[in-house]
Amino acid sequence: MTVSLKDVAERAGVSIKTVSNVVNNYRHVTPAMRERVRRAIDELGYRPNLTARHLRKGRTGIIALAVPELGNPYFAELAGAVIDAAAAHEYTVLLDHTGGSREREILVSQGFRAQVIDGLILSPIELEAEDLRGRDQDAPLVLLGERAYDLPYDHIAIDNVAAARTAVRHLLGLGRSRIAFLGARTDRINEPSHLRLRGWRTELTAAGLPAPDTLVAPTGGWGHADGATAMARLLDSGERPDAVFAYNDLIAIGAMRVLAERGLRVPRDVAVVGFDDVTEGRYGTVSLTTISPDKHTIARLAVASVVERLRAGGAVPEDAEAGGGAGRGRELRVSFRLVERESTRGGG
Amino acid sequence: MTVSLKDVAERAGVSIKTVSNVVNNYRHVTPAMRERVRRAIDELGYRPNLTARHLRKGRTGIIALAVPELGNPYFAELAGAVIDAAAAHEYTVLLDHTGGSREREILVSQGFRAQVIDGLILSPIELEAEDLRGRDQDAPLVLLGERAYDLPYDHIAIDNVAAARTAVRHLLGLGRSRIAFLGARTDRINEPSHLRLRGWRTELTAAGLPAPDTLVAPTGGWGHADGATAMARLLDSGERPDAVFAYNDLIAIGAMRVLAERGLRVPRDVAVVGFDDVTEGRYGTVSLTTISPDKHTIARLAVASVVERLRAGGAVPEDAEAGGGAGRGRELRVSFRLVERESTRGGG
DNA sequence: TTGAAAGCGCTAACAG
DNA sequence: CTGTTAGCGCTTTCAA
Repeated sequence: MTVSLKDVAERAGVSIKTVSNVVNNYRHVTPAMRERVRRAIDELGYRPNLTARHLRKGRTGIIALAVPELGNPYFAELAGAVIDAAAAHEYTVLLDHTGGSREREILVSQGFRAQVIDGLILSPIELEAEDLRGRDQDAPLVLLGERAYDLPYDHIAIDNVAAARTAVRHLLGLGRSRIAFLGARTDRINEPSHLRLRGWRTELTAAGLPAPDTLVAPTGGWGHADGATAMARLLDSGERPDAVFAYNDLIAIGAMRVLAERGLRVPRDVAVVGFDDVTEGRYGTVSLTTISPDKHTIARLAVASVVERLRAGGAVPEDAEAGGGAGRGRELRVSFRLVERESTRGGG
Repeated sequence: MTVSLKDVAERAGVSIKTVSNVVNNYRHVTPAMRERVRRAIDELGYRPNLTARHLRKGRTGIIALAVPELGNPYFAELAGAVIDAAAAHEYTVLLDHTGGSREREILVSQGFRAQVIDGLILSPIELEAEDLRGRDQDAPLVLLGERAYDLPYDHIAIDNVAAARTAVRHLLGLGRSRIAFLGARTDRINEPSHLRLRGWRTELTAAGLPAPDTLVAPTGGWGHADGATAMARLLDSGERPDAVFAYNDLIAIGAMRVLAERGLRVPRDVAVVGFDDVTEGRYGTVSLTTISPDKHTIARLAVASVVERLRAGGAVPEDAEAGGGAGRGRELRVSFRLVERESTRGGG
């Protein structure tokens, strides 16, 4: 069935090694020889067996990307960018989703599906530092997103506090003063929305404004529905914010929907700023002002980090300590920008 | 570094075979023996090397899913469903995107990244039957989506003509008669939007209405921007449709945006129906009526098809012909339903 | 019920 | 420049 090196070797009347040399483009092969082998390869339709190659080399050429939820376009778009970035290094991407649950995140980080992978890019939500401390995988791990741990793994993210402050400052600059925050998660100590919430609070305080908890609306998740629910609850509580800063675009869009239902106009009555810059935000009836992280750079850096460590034999590039978990992790900051659209500037 | 079967065997003082038996849960192993081996495994932290196992068994446990574009939430949501469906069979999913280009689709179908995969689920756009005819891969292939080929591969899709007719009938039932179709692709013979366009035409004709080409707006792609552009062009041409049936939700949403900009109200002036039922459609200022394909069933059937053929040694299950490409492909129809929302029913 | 040994397809020393 | 050989970690006859 399968054509192996051996078959090609026999056909060409040379040794296996020679065929291997040709396949791997080694120098020091006579053009004639090379040609002869090439022909045999074509005739037999030989294709190298990557599994075997990788068993031998100890690498598979596959890196895994685990995100909370593919249904969130931010992660879908990011995944696309990672696939492309990986392809540039001749790596293939295995995609997994965790639903943002700690259990699944631990499983993934421990190599649940990972015995076949060379490295892992993980975007955690509920994962705690301790969950990673005992990690005995030699596959390099790179962490993405808001959560930061003091652990020997590279961490790639935008400056979430600064980004949140930028968003709030924009709103303040528009003359808004009762700015709500949608999308806090208060169910655990190291809450994921931590930094953006802090940015919101800090900027308000810096402006001499109060940042009351009554303006903070927690959500159970990060989808449209969660934003809608949170917005409705906030309104029902009697609050009358003149602006909303949402944890992400989906929450913002869900909130805008409720605002419209209640007869509040965006941005006239309530200005709205999201986070992520998903395509969807550009095409609503009222397009969404948002914080736009540089997804492509995030993807590129994440893949580069994995590839670097792989080349270094699993060590952190900077210092030469051994093992995928040794050394200090780097904090890689990616740029972001505020994209102003109708939800803060519009005629509505 | 890595702990192998051999290490465990030595530690437990038994042969490799015995350890293997324990790991693979074979019967005929004394409980005592099993216990002894288990302990050695735990002590050493042994984890089976899948690459080696798969080299031996000729399977990798990975199936690939190739979609046009992850940025389109339909495919992102579908990908999530496929990952889950595959997990139920203990398969992992390798994700790739083709951008809908024929070249990339051919590459993928020929196993561009596929030497590591056991099977492939492909959602083609531009691929032609001839591109698949010479496929010499033994990895089972399953095709998804609107394009149908008379080839020995299972094809899973909803009845696109019937779905389109359902959408148009709904619009007709609302008293609309000038129903535009947005999202035709006219740049190739076997155009991807073929079936939905045909459904539109057929239903109009059946109702005794004209289906003029002037009401058909081609698009270059399938995103929001394409829908917006097409809608604008249609309006600029002087057409005044009282309803729009779009190739997909993204196009519909892009169109609604333009409609709003032009001061046309949905659904009062123009009713809109999309296709795909992406989450986004539920949360616009005007929620979108759409055709909702059963994504989970599509995912489940696709994975099941691959797994079946794999079990059958690559043959099409029904008949016993050999080879991944032998036999007739099955046409698997998945159900869909019309979800009525504000873009056709609403108060707007 | 368990052990010994062959070999999946490939790469990498080491010879020649 | 090319051939021989060992072995990656595992499963699987075949014996014991």
